[in-house]
Amino acid sequence: MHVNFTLNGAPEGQKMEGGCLSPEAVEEQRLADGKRLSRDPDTRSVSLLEQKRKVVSSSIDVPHARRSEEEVDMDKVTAAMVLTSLSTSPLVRSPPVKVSEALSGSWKDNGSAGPFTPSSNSSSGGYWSWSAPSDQSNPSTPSPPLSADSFKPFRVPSLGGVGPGPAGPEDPSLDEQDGSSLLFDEPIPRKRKNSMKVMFKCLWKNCGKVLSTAAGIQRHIRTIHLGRNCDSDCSDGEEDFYYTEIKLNTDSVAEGLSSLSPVSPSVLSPPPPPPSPLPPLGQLPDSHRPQQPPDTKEPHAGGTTPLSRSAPSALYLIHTDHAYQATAPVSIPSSGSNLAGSACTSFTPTNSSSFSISWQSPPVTFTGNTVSPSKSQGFGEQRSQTIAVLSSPPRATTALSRKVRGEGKKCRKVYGMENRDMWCTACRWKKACQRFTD
DNA sequence: GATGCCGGGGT
DNA sequence: ACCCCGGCATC
Repeated sequence: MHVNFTLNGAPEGQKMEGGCLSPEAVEEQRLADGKRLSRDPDTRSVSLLEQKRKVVSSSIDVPHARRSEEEVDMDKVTAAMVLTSLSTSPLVRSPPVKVSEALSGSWKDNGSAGPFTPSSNSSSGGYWSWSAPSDQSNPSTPSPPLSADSFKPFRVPSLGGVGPGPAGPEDPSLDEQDGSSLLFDEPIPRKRKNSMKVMFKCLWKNCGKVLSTAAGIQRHIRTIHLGRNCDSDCSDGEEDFYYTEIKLNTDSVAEGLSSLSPVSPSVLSPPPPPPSPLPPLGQLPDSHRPQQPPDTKEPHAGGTTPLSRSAPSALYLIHTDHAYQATAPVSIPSSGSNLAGSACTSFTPTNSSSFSISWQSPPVTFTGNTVSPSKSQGFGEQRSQTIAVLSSPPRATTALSRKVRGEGKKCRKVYGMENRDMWCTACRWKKACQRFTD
């Protein structure tokens, strides 16, 4: 989408707007240079290169400006997750959940408590309200993911010069990889791009402010809540305790909203039940709470009505993605032709979209079938255990749908091995015999 | 072990 | 699309 946009070369100014990034000085300088650029052929080609680079890195989710150490750490984590999940659908943005955990616990558990908590709970309350209440014009006021993506590349050319500039420390390979592919105009079929965004939510009582940068939120807290006017250098770090990080996958969010929204209520109702409105654990090591103990719930309570409901959906979607890949192919046919499987009985109630089916089915069929996988055992697929488990129920379907050995004689029996050339082709190919069908 | 056939790889 | 084969389930 915006790839084209950038490629078509929108006026420089626009792009600058999109990226409200840090090096404002550089920005200004560039603006000033802009006039020259438009005339000078050399610099022009340079700008072309830049544009390409923009496109390149915009296809990858790169956490933007980082200003604090924590943020850097977060970036690392994010990058790691992105890397690990790159091989599959980029949608996959599974939080740091260990496979074993995913296996042992039920889905619900994973969704509601345990390793998931940091991102799912705390965030759910607020991060949809990032367009919400307070807005002192902040330089780092939440900007749509697009711009976040698009402005990042800017740093590269401006900071590192033209060449294969030093990409972000955490994702050099990615950037380069994409860069080359794009520069060479290789039509590598990339999967959907990643777009993970890290936001920072103010946990202060009655304030759900969400900003896109740690610095921003820190400043917000410092000035608004702590009543300090001094710069960040005189801060004692107390602000850290009043905000939490929120990771959100804009892609899955978008999808979750668009494709799932009609069904989402039903889909979501099962998982959310974690009745205890868990307070945001945040990333803070000891989970310091703001000093308004009884009101801890308030911050998210603010945004916890309809929107926050959908927030988990994104997260679940994230976590499910593998499951989606594994189950979807099965669940779709199940609603179509191959209803032979008995396992499908659990599906019957839902005639709706295949997505909801694939999502809901696991918890249902799951418990019973996983243990008796006469089939899933045999299938011994080498996918991750999670997938194996998740997909086992559907596999049972395939197992049942597998042709029971035919009663009648087959080519092999009839003609024997020595007359193999007389077999039907299917038999020759070890496929289901076409000549002597049952 | 023989047989039937699915899933998948190679061309 | 054709061809082949590994491997599993069943006989």
